[in-house]
Amino acid sequence: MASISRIFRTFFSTSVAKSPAKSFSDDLYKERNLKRVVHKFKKLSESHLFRKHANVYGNTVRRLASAKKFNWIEEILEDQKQYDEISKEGFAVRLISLYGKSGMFDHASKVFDEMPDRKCPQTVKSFNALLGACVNAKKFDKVDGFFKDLPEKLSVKPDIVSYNTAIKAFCEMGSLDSAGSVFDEIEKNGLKPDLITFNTLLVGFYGNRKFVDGERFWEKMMNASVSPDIRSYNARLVGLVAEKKLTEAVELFGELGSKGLKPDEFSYNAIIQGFCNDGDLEQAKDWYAKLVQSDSSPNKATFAILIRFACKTGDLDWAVELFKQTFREKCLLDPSVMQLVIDGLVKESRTEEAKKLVGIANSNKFRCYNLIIPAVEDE
DNA sequence: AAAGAGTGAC
Repeated sequence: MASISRIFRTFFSTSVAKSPAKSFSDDLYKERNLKRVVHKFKKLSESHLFRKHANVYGNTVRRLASAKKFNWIEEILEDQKQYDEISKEGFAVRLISLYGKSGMFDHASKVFDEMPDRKCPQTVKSFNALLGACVNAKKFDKVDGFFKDLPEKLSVKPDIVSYNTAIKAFCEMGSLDSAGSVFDEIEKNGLKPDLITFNTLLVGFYGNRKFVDGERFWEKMMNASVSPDIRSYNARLVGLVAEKKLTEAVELFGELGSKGLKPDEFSYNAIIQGFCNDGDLEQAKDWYAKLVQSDSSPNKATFAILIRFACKTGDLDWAVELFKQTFREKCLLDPSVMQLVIDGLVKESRTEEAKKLVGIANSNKFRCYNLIIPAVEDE
């Protein structure tokens, strides 16, 4: 009797205690019905062990957000406010951040505003979480005001994360000069720009046809002894390609290895984009083949660029190949890009092939493409 | 337990 209960206890405690995160999440992730996910999440939240698993929160909220079930996100996150942890800054930060990523800025802002009522300290972490929520929820114009008013009001000193977030907001707004001014404020306030500071600025400038400014910040990065990583180089590749300096871009790509960096799919995409801009089908195909053989895999941007280009140049056989490949790679594209292939086939009277592709696209369970066979026009 | 940098359009 005693031994049986001991065996039972041992079995039970090891199976549960070994990986509580996994057992919690298994149950939740296997559930297909989102309404029941919400119910289970709230039930699980009663356990303080569950409430420690930030990643389960993130995954569940992301799932609900992609299904546009914002009322259910509200339901599970507001439900969290009944627990003691809401008085800990880390927990409030988590809610602010989750609301921000879901695009629910007002909810994020409310959690922040309620913190003092809950005797919850507001440090630079929650200040940054609020700024981050502005960026993620695309309320870029609010960042400037918060940055000017809140530090004094809360007596917090912005740190490098605060500055980086403000820079990101200005870049997203297209206010690149303001982003540059924020950069100048960093050193004036006794802080040092870091890799993220520079990468944010490089993407902002190089990516928005401001090549000269991009180069200016590249120099500043060197002078600050911040070593560029693959993201920095990718931003520069994009800049070179936009400047139609494709030869230089290819050259730079070739130098990556000697700098101890490995090109990733973003590096390849930059070069592929360059050759597509040039209308060079052979090179575009060649670089796609190189990407496939590399340690990286084509992503949705690769396919979007190449399918458009293949349809435009009339290489429908390749377009069909790429179309099929998106499913093997589980890449979900904008339906309008997929439709280009169908339209192209129909125009060439390859209707049977078009129907087959529509069948493939509309029967996959990851995304409803709703592609259609267009009526044939007489011209 | 806790904040920050990744894409696409002639």
